[in-house]
Amino acid sequence: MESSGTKHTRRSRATRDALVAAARGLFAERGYAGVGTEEIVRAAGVTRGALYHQFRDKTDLFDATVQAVEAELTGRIAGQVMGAATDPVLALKAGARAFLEAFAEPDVERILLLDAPGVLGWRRWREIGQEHGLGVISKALEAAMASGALAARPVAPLAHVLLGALDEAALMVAHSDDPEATRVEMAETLEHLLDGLLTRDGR
Amino acid sequence: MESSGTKHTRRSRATRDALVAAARGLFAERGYAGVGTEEIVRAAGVTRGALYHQFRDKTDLFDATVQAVEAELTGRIAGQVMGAATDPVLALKAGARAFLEAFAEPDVERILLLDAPGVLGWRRWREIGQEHGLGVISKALEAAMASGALAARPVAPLAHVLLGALDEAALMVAHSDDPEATRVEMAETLEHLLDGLLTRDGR
DNA sequence: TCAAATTGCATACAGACTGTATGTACGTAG
DNA sequence: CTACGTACATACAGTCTGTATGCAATTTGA
Repeated sequence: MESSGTKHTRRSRATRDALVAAARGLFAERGYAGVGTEEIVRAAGVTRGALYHQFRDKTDLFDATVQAVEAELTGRIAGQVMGAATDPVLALKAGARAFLEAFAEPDVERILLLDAPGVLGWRRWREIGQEHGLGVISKALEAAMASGALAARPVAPLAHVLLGALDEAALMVAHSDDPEATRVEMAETLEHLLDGLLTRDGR
Repeated sequence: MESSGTKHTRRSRATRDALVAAARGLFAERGYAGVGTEEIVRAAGVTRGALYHQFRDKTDLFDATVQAVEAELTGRIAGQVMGAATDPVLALKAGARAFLEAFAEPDVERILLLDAPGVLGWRRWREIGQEHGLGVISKALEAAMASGALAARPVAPLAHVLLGALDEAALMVAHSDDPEATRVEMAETLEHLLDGLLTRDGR
């Protein structure tokens, strides 16, 4: 099997990937506004011409970077959650813990949580999250409601609100002087929050 | 009573206020990165020289703007919350509704929720929020715990997580096609979340 | 198979924006 | 009244983004 596509498209994909990879590292380290396009292309081994051929502008490259981080992240989390998915409530809690671990990493924190909303705008930010983290939460909530463990309620607003809580918890972990202790503390807080959503006879 | 201070300090305060006011309007409309310092000083009726005399750099002006928005906001909310403050749980719920109304406004949304984390960094962002919104929530939670209505738990992590939920809810309201309906829906979702935190015999 | 068109990218350039350095008028203190 | 400090204006240098142009490699189609 050959790497799919014509020689042109293969070259294109290679440059795109190199640019996104370089951008990811630099954006994670110093933020979207803190790193110029020149430095990105140098790290990727191409020129600015290649960047502006592949992407409309700098925010378009950032958009692709956000998608890449989200995709990798969701893949990792989905694995951990599906592992313990016999009980939908346990799956929710496991998911929360997995989120907490993953989102505390520097590139996830800086790119997804701090810069993305301002650079891409909330709408686009959540649009990307919809197919990833937000989608996972929504499905988990629906499953838990279907099983009767969670009181039936509109899923979308609850999923958003919980994601907001998770994001903030991750930021606390990321900036803590003692991340390990904080992670445990935040996980307990989140479980407490989830327990409150259970139907009373369900516990 | 005369406007306090010497003539110099009075002039200084006037320019600072004019700059912050102008910045607030423009940042709210087009975001921190979307408006240059030249436009701000023109709107404020001064020159860039004045800006860089009063503030270290553009982010320093933004910092002051964030503080101004937070301060005004908290004042408004505190009033509404203290009004219904006989029952600490009712106070919490009233506070949540007040937040939801206030944070849906365009300048609060764009400045406080979208741009501030990325521009100022999470640490500074929450540092400012500590003396305002976050502080209000913490006090309300402590009161509710003291009254026995809420299970006793570490306050700080819970306050952060709830603030994250509130922020996300406000963003949903701000971007909804039908803000009124969404506000009601989000308020109910938040109350549901808060109800889950009540001690069982408390309801 | 060879010319024409397209793709991918490099280079050069124009505009905008931030922060700084320098100059000046007004207040204030001794 | 003199000497200094404060508040501000203007001019400038450096940097960064996005665009226009040119060129080489590849693909198309006749």
